[in-house]
Amino acid sequence: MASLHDCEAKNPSLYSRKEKSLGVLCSNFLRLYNREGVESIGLDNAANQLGVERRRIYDIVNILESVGVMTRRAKNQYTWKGFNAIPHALEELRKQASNENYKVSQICRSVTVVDENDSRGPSNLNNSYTDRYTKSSGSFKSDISYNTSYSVCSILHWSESNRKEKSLGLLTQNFIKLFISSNADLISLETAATALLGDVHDPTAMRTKVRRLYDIANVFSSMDLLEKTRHPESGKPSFRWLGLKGHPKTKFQTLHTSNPKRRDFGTDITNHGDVKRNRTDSLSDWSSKDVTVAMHGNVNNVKIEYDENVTMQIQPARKSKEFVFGPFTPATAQKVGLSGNKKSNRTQNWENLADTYRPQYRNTALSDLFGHYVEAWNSWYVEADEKKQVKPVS
DNA sequence: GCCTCCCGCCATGGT
DNA sequence: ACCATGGCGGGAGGC
Repeated sequence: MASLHDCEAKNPSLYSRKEKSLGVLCSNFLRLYNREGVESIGLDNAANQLGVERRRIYDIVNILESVGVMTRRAKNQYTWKGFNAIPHALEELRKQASNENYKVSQICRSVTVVDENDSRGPSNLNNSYTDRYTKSSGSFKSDISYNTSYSVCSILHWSESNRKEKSLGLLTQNFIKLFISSNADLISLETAATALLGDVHDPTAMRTKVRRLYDIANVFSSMDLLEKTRHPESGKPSFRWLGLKGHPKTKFQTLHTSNPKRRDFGTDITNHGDVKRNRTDSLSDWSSKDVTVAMHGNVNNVKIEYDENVTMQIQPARKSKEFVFGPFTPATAQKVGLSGNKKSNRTQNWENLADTYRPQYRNTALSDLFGHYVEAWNSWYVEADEKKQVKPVS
């Protein structure tokens, strides 16, 4: 990617690392494929649509595959299963963890109550990802120790004697098992890495493991399966497994639209052209904090819900300088100044948005999608206006 | 200065 | 041999 570096060299200020994160890429990936009618995904197509290297697609795909969202069909071809497949995948992981972690669970139980539904018998695993890789490997050791600072009562680790056992997908599954097989509420990546590495005390291996866990955590955070927070005592960054709790049911079958918890940054669905956008390119004064609208839907069936508790994907930044467009960032996005508007004007501005703001997307799928949303927006507004009679927008 | 994690090199494995 | 896959860690952005 010489052009990438050339571009950066010429105009380093245009580079934004955040816009290229795996989490954002995952969100965009889901936006492209997590909708009705999608059955098959070609990796080349995905890379082209998203404007990223194939290598990055592999990262996303491996993680998604490990939780059942997609399955490999052939070289370059994957079958889209969707978020609906996650519960089953998690249940399988839970069973696996339950079996593999039998002794550990017993120890944990003596300390504090863990899941009482542990299945004890041999699980009839039907995990395609595990099957694809090493059904028998990942041999589970169970060194028991305690890490009081992070409430991880067990140190679990899997042997990683060969390449496959070090795969990102298996690491992902083991990472999940770490949460569901222990009673830990918060786990830091360092603790997780230590647990997953077991008796390997190599600082280099540790750093590598933590890097991979960051990758996984970012993807899961973008899917609302994981939540980044800080440990109340140590203040260290830690993660909380949300699993399905993080998902209102509506989110499963729809486009992923918002995640107030995750880092919010550049979310242009493509990265075409390797053009590094200056953060100021995506700066906007849009203030949507009082607009509480949730968009759910897909190209065929766009539905917009009026929901006071869900903020639309066009999020206000935590700080103004961090603000970026939402997931439907148009290629030609211009600054739209709404920040100074009073609440009474805000609704009006939103109403006008679809008409005044007609971006040209670089990719046609997105363009179509935006068209649908504009249409849906108009109908929503009528509906919202009606509701306003009963319950004014606060 | 530490945390975070993008990026792409290159080893491995499949055909 | 060629190509798809993906482990890995250097090093730089971000805070």
